[in-house]
Amino acid sequence: MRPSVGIRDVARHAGVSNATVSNVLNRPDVVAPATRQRVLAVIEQLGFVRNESARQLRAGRSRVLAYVVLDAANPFFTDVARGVEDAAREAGFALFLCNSASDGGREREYLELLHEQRVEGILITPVDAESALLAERGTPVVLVDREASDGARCSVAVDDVLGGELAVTHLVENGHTRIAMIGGPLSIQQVRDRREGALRALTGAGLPADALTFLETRGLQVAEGRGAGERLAGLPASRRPTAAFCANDLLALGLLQSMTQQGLRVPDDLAVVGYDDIEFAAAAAVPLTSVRQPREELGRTAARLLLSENDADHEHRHVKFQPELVVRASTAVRRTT
Amino acid sequence: MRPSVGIRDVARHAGVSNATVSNVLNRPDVVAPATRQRVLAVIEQLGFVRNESARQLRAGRSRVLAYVVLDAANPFFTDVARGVEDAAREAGFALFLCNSASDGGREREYLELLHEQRVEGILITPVDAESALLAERGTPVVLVDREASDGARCSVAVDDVLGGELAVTHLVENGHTRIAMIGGPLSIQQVRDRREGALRALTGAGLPADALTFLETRGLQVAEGRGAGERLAGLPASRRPTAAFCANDLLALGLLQSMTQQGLRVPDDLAVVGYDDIEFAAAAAVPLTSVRQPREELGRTAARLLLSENDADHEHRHVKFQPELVVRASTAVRRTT
DNA sequence: CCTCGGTGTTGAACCGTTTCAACGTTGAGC
DNA sequence: GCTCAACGTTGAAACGGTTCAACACCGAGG
Repeated sequence: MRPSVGIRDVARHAGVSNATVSNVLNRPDVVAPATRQRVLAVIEQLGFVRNESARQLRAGRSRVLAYVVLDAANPFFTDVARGVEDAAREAGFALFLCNSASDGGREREYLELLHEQRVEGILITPVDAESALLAERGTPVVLVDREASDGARCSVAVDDVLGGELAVTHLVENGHTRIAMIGGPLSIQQVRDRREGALRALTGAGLPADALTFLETRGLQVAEGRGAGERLAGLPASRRPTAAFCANDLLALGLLQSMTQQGLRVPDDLAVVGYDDIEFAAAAAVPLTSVRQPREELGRTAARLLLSENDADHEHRHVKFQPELVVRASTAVRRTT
Repeated sequence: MRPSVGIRDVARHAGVSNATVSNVLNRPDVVAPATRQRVLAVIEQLGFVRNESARQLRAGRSRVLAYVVLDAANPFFTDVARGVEDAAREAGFALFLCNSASDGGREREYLELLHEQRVEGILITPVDAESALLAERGTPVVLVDREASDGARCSVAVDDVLGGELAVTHLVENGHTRIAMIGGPLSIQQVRDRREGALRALTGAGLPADALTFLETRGLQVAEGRGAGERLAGLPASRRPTAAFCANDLLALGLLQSMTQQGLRVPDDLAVVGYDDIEFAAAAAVPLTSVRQPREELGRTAARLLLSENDADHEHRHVKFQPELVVRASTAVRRTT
């Protein structure tokens, strides 16, 4: 079988021309039923598998979209990906997932490969701002969970400033005045935006900006959250923040774990707010208050935008969704005064 | 830019032949430095992007592997995928992730597409046994976390029977004699194997086989675990199992959640053992006892096996790893006698 | 009987690369 | 000065499909 069977072999065995075989594959209605059956039988018998490279080379179009995801291990992104895939399938496209794992180099390599593959379109949650500015290379690109700074492409995002504001406003209303924000690196737009929202909440409530201590992490994974937890627990209780706002749920879960390990109680010793409201947030040791984003809708919208990119009258749009606070036990009020 | 620039355009602008441009791209060392520089400059200037379809069509080889994953939302698989990707990158390959989402139809579509794309190799955790028997289509396939029934391809798996045995033996040693196993559908080989191990543990301990109640679920997601929890909680305490062995951690987490909601305590009212030991298991409401599998190594090994598939002396192998029990609070001993 | 429209089929060009035998040039060795 | 190997470059033939104008055939209508 290795000397792979091509369309010509099928044609010969079925006693028709290449063109007819191609028609059977692509426009079955145009070929006489009897011929069609015969060709299909031969295809089956010979185990013919169409060569997509050749097809795409000539036909010019591809049948796949790709989503270059920031961290495949973060359930937030797999939920977004599900939305993307739903919309893609609906339109007859397959989805390839690529994991940049927060690594700019990998991201570049994947983008390069995808451009070379001439996929129909690329969705990407970029590692940082610079990479988002990648030059136009002929394949449409839509930013997911990031806002495009220029008008050169579509983007679908959630209002992260508002999200940060919701989270910290909630903490302030619960009486906290020493709050830590945990997240990083600051090269990530979201982290900056959420911090900005946090600060806005403080000033809105008449608190000084230094009521917020920013603990920068090297990434947004569970392990980094644990690390931050150790740093917090190391502080004398008098100076320790009474609440923490984490830039995502993974950090919050890590933080939670390390709190328990160090013998500190949530929410009594430290109230915790996460971000994303992933499924595991509700199942955590202490169910997590979190800022919910419309994950699947984010993905669906992005995919639809991407697919509309070839319309004659396409205009680049920047969609922005609203986040929503989901309150759970991790921020239950401290004192019933 | 849409009238895409090809290798000929580059050649013309640089005053060389197509062949030389191709050489610059593929064998830079063979072309004179001056020429190389000039060509590279033109490539940059014209924004040329190599057409991978054409390249692959002619060259015959691809630079990508694909992993068709059973459930991208299950952290277990994303961890395996990380291992796959590490090994793939090491060998100079990119990895495309495809999510079958436990749907046989999707799985088939992806496989078809990947075969047509002529990727270098396919890794797959198949939906069920039948689909695992897919005919040889020219592209090497390795089964991940499944054992190949025939000798027609490589597979990398973990001893699920042993895993089930470890889990239930642990429960029996803790004094449980009414145990539920939660998992499904039974068309999934793993679920069957883990149940078999569970039964073996019982008989090994001299308990009757009906000490194990099997609760079949429709899938292995958190929501199914919650559902099973409601079924359990509905039973009168006298007949309710005192321990549950879940076919994976997602189910266990769902179960945990619903226990808390229904006012039952873990492990006092119900001890819980999960499977996979995903990162979230340790961060759960009650840290989860779980059966750990070497996730990343599973992926790495599978990828290496796949890449060795083209070696002249390749023989199909079936690698099997050993699982390991990780004990945590969810199975703390019930009574200190 | 001739014309005409419709239906099915086909030959050949084409997509954009890679590959390889063959070519011209150059410089070293004798 | 001649030979020869090494080097850099190139023309043209693939690769395996799709596409389209053109063709053969047939039955209906005038």
